[in-house]
Amino acid sequence: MNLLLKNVAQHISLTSEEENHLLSLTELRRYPAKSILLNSGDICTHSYFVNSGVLRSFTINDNIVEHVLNFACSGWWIADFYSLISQKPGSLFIDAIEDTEVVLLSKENQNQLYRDIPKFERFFRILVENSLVANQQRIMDNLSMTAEERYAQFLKRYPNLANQIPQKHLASYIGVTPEFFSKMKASYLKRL
Amino acid sequence: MNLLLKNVAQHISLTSEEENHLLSLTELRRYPAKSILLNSGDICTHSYFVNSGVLRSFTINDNIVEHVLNFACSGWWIADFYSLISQKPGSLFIDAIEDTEVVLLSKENQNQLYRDIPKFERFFRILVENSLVANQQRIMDNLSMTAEERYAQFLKRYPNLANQIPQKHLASYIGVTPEFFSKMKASYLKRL
DNA sequence: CGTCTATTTGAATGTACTCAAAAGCGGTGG
DNA sequence: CCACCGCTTTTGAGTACATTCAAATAGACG
Repeated sequence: MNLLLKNVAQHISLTSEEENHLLSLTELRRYPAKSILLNSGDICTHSYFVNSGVLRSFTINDNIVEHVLNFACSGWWIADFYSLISQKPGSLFIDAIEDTEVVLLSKENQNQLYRDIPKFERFFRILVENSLVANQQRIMDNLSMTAEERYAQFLKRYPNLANQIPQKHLASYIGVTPEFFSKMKASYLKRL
Repeated sequence: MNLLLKNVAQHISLTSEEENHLLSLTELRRYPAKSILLNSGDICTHSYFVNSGVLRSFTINDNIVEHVLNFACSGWWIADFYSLISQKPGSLFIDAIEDTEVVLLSKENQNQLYRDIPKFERFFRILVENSLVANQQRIMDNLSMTAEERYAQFLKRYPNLANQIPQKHLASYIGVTPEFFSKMKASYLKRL
């Protein structure tokens, strides 16, 4: 079954006409590994729903250092929310870590969806609520945990993801340098 | 004018009947400074909208160390979102930093509102979206900035709030110990 | 096979923490 | 109105966690 429809069905129920309408407002696209879906400075015009593969959102600061905000693997949504909402230039890049198949939903079509099928207000509200909770949890983890504890937490929360992404990206998400991550992981594994 | 209605009017427009209906589903309450609105381990049953004063959400870990997730001053909403959404026991405390006047909206009444006035799906979606953007920004700040830069950022973003809250709470929000915050602030101010 | 990037390892450094103690500040009661 | 108490903030010394820079090793891909 279509993964997007399954995702939607978790929170609201649609008639098959409504399902078709949703699909008619989306676009399927494939991105090869390392391709860039969104550039920093651009206005984010779409939400991306991942069918397969892995995406990642991140910024680059002055020193050419990347900072990973989020990963999105199959069944997850990703976007530069700030830019998508405000329609101002954002600071995030989004790229594909692996070959990735994505469902695109443009901002206009999302608004169309709100008008045509008001239930989608609820759907996206719930989606954003869950995302907010996850982000708040991450903030608390950053405040209260050492890098090693955050690493253990990540492994517990996203057991499959750690194998799908280069270690340096995980280091960045956790909030440490790749060098330190390597040492920390070695001493962590030795203690198990 | 009623601050809550003003807040709602920023995102959706209500008839005066709808405004009255909203108000009828809320409750006004005053909390003296240092009183606790929500305890860790409890299920969060209400959202809180601050009319005046300042609230704060935080956790306490094993070592009796507090970690501040959020402040809410007049015109802001606060809750333990995880608990409110899941209706499971949460980990957050919410307390009053000053004497605070709050509008309470229970989860049931919020759901009632969704049924009676579907526009509120949109209102709370927008509210949560903005909150999500702010939280993502905070995560990126934590990943890419030193404590001093985060302090400067806080002063810029919430210029009035820094004077309303004890310094130790600001230290916790920024993510450093009160001792380090004190030293950092001293050296920061000396350099201005 | 060679090149490019990712990961590991090491040494020196810096940022932030812990523990301890002193100084400042606000509220309350005498 | 002042003195005391409790809590917050400051200051200092020693320590730990994490970074930087440099170089070696390992992996991936054409």
